[in-house]
Amino acid sequence: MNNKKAYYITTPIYYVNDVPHIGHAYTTIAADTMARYKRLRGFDVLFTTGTDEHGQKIAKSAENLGIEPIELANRVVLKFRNLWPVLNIKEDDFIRTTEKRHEIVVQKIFNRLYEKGDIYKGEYEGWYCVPCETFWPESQIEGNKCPDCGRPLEKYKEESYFFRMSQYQEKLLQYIEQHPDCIQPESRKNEIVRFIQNGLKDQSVTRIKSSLNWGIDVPFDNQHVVYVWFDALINYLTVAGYGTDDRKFNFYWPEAVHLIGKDILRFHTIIWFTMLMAADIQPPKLVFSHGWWTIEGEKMSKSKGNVIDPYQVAEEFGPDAFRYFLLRELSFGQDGNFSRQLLIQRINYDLANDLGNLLSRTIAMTRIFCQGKIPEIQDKEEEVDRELRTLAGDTVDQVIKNMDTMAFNLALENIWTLVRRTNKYIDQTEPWVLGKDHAKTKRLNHVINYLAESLRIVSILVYPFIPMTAVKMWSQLGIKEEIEQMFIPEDTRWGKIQVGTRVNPGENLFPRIIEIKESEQDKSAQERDIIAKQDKEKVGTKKMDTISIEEFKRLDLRVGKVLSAEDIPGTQKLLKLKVDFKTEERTLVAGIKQYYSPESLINKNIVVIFNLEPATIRGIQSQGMLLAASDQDQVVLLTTEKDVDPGSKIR
RNA sequence: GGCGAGGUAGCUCAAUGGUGGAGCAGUGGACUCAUAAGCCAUUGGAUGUGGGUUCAAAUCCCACCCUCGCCA
Repeated sequence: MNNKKAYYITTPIYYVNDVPHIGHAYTTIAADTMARYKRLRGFDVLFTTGTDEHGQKIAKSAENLGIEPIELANRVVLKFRNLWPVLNIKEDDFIRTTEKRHEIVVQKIFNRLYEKGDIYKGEYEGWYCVPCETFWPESQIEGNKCPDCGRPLEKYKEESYFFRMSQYQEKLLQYIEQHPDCIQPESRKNEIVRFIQNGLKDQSVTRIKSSLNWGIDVPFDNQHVVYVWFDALINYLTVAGYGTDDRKFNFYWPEAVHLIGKDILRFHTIIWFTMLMAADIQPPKLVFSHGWWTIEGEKMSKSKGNVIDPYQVAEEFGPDAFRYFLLRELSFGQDGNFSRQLLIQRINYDLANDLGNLLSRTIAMTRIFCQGKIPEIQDKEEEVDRELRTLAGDTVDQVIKNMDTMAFNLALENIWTLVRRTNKYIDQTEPWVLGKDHAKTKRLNHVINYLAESLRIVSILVYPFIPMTAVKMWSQLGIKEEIEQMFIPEDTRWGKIQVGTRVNPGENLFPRIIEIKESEQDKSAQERDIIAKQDKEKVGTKKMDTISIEEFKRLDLRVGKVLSAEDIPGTQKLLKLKVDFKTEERTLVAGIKQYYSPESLINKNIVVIFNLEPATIRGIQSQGMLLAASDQDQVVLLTTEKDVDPGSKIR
């Protein structure tokens, strides 16, 4: 390989009976963030995810659809696979349990345990719901009733191979005791330990083909297929190169970290650890179980219809905002609540106000006061400068400390302390005052340099969390290097910004999100009535309605240049205009025929409501409305006082 | 029923036995580089209830109430 240290991180492989939801997105975003972070720390990272495609539910769903199970899997797998790029997730490998490479490894492990005597043939007793055609394990049923339909269950017996898990009870307890950090969070580990102490039973690991044939064949008995967990868990070995690439496997496997949801912790510790022990493979270094998301305070469920579609969130708010929210909102391991309001608050306060605006004002001041170039430092550091520089150093230390324990939220908090401190630094140093006094140019240069430097460091630190944004920041700062080639802490040391490079003013990183009804929804109908009544009493009925700045900002007003104008025959007032907005050309219908001739309008700048709902007038779609002032006698077009570029925004 | 975690500002959460903090929300202010953003100041608390240990308890102990998790 190389002389880098290894890091191997996995998500569970997702069952293709379901489409991706927020839970899948969360685990995978967390894993991606960790992978990116470890790369910045100089690790050689293997980050894998994939899909679990065998088993009864898939077979049944496929049957209901009248297709082969593999066809169903092929369909659903795309919904996962295609989601990851949308969320800025870049896995190194994507494994499907239906791949040949996986089948080989599963059979190899199965053989190995069988030869060792850890797998034996026996008889499985369980329960069967005839109407549902479903087998239920003892652990899932209560009082002989089908968990699905509630009808009585029938007892059934079936030949099955068993894994001698009971033999490993003491060995497993001992292992966990000797590796106290291998299961986190701690409270989850304690639950697992208690569970093991209560006794382990041998585990059925195959199904007879007459009841289920959608699975990997037992290598020496073609009447049986390997059952769910035995199959699925082994994916972590397959992708790491077990049995096919020993160098790769020996390099990555000792550093394996499994990120999982709390619902599958037992499988990932008890069954998985003992399976590995039986196969003489070291258990993974860490299994980290994270919490679940509620949706607007309620448990997520299909029947409630409150399932969050990650594609939709990414589409509406952007992948980085989604990533930031999920990782910032709660401590990894605890449950959290996803709500639209909270998401918007995070976007507005943290991403737009603090970070986006900081970059925006820094770039603007570099442009205005320093000819758009990162200035040189020419004078001594003052106390405020030292504070900022010191905090940046401390922030890097804190982020490292917190990321190493998967405390994503704390790491983000650390970074935002620096972001806020940098905003404060601007107010303390007042560059706009320095800019008015030529004697203070050196000081001004120092301040602008420090601002850019702080943002450079922030960019690297936020990169694992919001990679696309970090790249944008990097580009606006005019930095030429590739951000993913940076190292923490080497490149986050103060003073590495290159002097003289030109900044590239760009779009706002995160536009503020304004939802008009937001504040209204908080108030009950009754409260609203009272407020409305009070408003009326206060100002009487003649009151002119006021709107908030937010409401005004919903208007997208732009300057357009009239390219052509023509009469719409048979109308008294209407002209049809073609207007240039730089990004596009639009057709407008305007009621100004009585006051302006078509020729007189050409090349005029006009003011247009750009985001007005289009309306069809006389069969012509009008995409916007031009503004004009009117008194009793005339209608006068609004235009610009000087010529400006078409498409310029008006605020 | 057993075991465990927790209950702190309006909300989300911090606080080695030593003057209870942060973010958001609220209120007031100065400023203009910036996305009406940012900055400064400030209101707000029987730390679930009752008892105990201690010079001193959010923190340790006991009981009770409530919430959540794992198990049965």
